[in-house]
Amino acid sequence: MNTATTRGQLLSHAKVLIRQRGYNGFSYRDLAERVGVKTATIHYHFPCKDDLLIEAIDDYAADEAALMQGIDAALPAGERLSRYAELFYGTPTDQICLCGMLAADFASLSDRARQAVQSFYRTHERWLGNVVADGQRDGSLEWCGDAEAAGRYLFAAFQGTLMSSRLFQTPSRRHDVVASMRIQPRRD
Amino acid sequence: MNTATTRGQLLSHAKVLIRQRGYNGFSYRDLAERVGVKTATIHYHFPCKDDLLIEAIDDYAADEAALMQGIDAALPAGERLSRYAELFYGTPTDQICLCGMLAADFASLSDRARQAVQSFYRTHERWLGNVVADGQRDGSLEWCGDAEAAGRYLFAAFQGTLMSSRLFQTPSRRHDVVASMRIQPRRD
DNA sequence: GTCTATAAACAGATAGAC
DNA sequence: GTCTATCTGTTTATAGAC
Repeated sequence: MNTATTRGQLLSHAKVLIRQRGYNGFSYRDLAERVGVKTATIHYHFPCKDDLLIEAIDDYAADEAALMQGIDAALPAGERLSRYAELFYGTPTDQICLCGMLAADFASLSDRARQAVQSFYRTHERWLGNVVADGQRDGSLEWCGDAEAAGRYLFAAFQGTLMSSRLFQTPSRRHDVVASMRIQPRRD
Repeated sequence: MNTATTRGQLLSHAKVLIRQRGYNGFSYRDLAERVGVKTATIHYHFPCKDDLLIEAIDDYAADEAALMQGIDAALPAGERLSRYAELFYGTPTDQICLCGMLAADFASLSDRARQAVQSFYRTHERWLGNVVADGQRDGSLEWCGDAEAAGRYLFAAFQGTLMSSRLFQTPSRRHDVVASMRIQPRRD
């Protein structure tokens, strides 16, 4: 996404607006004012609101996937989990995860948008599930039970924590997820 | 809340609409059609949308608090936690927690509504924190670390799990929170 | 590509009859 | 209490000039 172009600026601001106010909480007018164009310009680049939404999700998902895949798979699982958590810690205090917000807006979404949000969730759940499985093997994470279920559970906990950290304006709450886990120093 | 009256029906349907679509996702027209009145009737009972919202939150919070306080405090903590989880399991598959939804809609809420949502969160976080503290004492819950933080964390996990269980239309996901905890049979 | 102008539907809200 | 009628502003979206 090139933020130098009008199109890139529209996408960039749209992602922020969705993360702050949700899909039904912002209008083409809001977006146009922030970028400094007229609403007709948005319609030129994104004919309808759903087109804008789909591109925003894909864009966001690609960015987050890149950050996640940037975590060295050779590290002990406990360390990888800590680094994943750090990605959350950087979230602006007035925003939540774009796909966490859209999961709340589920009823208002097109089929395509729903699938994109589900795909985002699955990608992160699977990554976390693999980390837990590795942690069970290398002993760097203490977790009894199904690693796949742990991945789903951990991702839900991250999302819920991001939500309440914004609700109370207390970024420190974001540390609750990792703090609740017993991360062990590597045994080998 | 008396569901026999128009006012009660309005509140009842408003709570469902908020839990399905969020505060910005439904209109007076939507609500009027469901109840079978005209929009002016809603304005008679609830002059502006924020009045309706506040009453919906208070109403919901009172109902949930009653259910929560209905859990016998004499039970072992592990059992109390399981019963709390059962309250979540009964959520209709197209809805999430009203206050979980409004936490997402945070940016669109009045100060009063924000405070009501925060109060709901605090009540449930505190209750869960007390359960964890009791569980540490009676040995029915295995949890190392601060019980208060555990309360915040568990509530966030419940909320996040409710969200993803709706996103994927898989109610079984709601079991992930309790399944992840090591609930021990009472030692005494 | 971006604009002005405009459409058509919808939003929350009010006045006043019954 | 509930209605009809109406107001005022906003919404997404399109047509056509530049």
